[in-house]
Amino acid sequence: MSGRAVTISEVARHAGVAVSTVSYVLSGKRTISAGTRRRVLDSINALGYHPNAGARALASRRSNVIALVLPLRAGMHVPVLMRFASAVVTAARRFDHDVLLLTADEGTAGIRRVAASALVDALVLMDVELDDRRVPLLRELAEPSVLIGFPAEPAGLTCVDLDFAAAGARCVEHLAERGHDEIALLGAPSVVYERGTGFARRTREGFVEAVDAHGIKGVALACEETFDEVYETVRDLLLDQPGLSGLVVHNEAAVGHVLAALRQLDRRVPHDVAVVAICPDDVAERASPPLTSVLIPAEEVGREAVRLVMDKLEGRAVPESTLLTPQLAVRAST
Amino acid sequence: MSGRAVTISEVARHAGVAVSTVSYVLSGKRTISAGTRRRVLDSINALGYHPNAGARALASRRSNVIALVLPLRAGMHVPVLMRFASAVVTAARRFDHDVLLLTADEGTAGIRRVAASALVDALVLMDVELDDRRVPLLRELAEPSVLIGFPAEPAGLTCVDLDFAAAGARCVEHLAERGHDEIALLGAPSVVYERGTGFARRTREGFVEAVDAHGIKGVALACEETFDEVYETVRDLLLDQPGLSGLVVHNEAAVGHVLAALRQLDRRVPHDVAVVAICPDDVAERASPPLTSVLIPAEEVGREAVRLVMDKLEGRAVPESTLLTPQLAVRAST
DNA sequence: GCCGGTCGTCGAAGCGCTTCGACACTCTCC
DNA sequence: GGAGAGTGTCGAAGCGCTTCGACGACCGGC
Repeated sequence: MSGRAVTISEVARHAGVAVSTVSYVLSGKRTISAGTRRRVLDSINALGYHPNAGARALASRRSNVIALVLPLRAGMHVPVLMRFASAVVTAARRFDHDVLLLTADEGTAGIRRVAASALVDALVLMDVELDDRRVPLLRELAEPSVLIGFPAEPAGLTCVDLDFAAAGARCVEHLAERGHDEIALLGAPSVVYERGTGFARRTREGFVEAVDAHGIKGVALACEETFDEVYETVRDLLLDQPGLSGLVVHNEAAVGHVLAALRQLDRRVPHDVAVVAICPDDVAERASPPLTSVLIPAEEVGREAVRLVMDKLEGRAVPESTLLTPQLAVRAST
Repeated sequence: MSGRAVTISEVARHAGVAVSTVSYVLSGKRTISAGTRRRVLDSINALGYHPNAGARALASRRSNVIALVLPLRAGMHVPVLMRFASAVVTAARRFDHDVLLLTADEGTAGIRRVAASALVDALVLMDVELDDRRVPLLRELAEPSVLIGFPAEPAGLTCVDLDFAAAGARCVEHLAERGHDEIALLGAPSVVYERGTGFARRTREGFVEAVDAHGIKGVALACEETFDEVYETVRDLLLDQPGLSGLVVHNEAAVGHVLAALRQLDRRVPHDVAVVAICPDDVAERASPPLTSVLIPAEEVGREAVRLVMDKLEGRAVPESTLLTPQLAVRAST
């Protein structure tokens, strides 16, 4: 493995064929006889040949690398991001692509740089905000891109995400079915609503519409993430609405605190208050009691994003919007 | 930005110089007169030139990309990993390098592939285990690498991590100073100790040694991560040792549950039981009460790993082992 | 028995960059 | 004023791969 790497011409010499023949065996872009193919593949194995990525990129104008751009704000749901990232890498490998990781602190310059230098063939952006400054840049780029999340003006882009409105509605529906007619949504911290993060707003809209549709009472509140603030919010809520019997929590960092607060306020889950969460499965399972939840399908979203970006690379048409249907897992909290 | 990209020869023509001159302006490897340099830089700006990454990698035998390899096991400390990753990317950019993200599910094949194809110049591995199957491969690779974490046999490698033994000891010292003489460590889930994860063991060793050194009583326990299991562990612990007045928690997922359990058992923090955590700062600050903690310096570790790998790339000698000194932040829980 | 058409392979021309050796200058310093 | 030592710039040779056009060899059809 040390010393100079094996090149395609060494493989060609070893197999007794032309360099181009080796290339065609590898790419399959021209027919090669079975015997020749065998000999070439044997030589490749014998010599331990790996095509040089730079040379390949230069000649074929394809780097076989896609960029994965981290969100602008660190604040959010970090474990979920990691699962997105991991899912994107795994999915990309299935298309024989690697993944270059870009952070937001380089701003749009990083995106411009990797695109202009042909370091990447395409881009996937995580956790897009409603008013995302990276979006205008994507529109002028020649390289295809896919967004995870929805900006305010998604026309002409390709976006994929969990259908958070449906998720909010699904939670309401579940509580309504269980007979609860006075419920509340504890959502993201208020700063998240203010800066216009799509998924937080969409969950709230889905919640509000579903509450109306079912003719039940429901309020939507922001929810901070320290225990003390969560405790106060929950206490005040129960004080104001003694009849409240159902809670939807869409805040991964606060969900444990909500349960602790209820415990401390002597409300039993699900007997006094039923709780549905929108959060990753492991958080829901680790809680006490385990929570009925709509899971965040990070793997599926990542996979879908890669599939879409590969379709675009191949010149195939793709839908502008892909919304994944939420799945509710019923556990002990409702 | 669409259409064919600007090449170095177009820049050369525009500036009225040779291609090689443009290259030398960019690399600084030969002296160029101020006037020529100005003209070339102006042309670069005017045309919006970005060097083609593939061509550059091919000619210079440097891709200016490093690989960041995710841990074998998911599950663990995910938010911390994300901060490592982000820190590594940011640090790498300062050395004009990009970061390729590799997951473990490709196994060692992924590492071999990106190294052999010259896609990356060097590797950084996150969260290395005591018996890590990637380590033998690194030894035979020509490309330099740095590990975050320590395998069982680190000789000949370059490893960097927080000094977890010192962190464990620091927590003990802090509690001893506060007059506590009967304390306990709640560590990682037992499966983590069993599979030989270095940082969990090292914290425990530091704890045990410091307890002996200070002549106080201290037990080290594994700690699972569901609320109910944590609750039982804490309850039994307090039952067995009525004199226990200090707790060190080295388990990010369980730390919230520990506090909730203490609350439920009517033990006040810090009045009845003092708590020190080893966890990221945001978790410590979000708890109630905010926790005295040794923070996991993800940014610093990531930065250091990149610095080391760049030193190795430049052929400079580096220490085999780099241990970062833990910092204790005193908050309301002790 | 000759023509047109596949099929399988080859050689060569780039892809856009770095780097080496060469060369024309301009300064010293005797 | 000429040798010697820098400077600053150029041209050309690759780096290892893909891809295009060409070309024998072989086929079937008349």
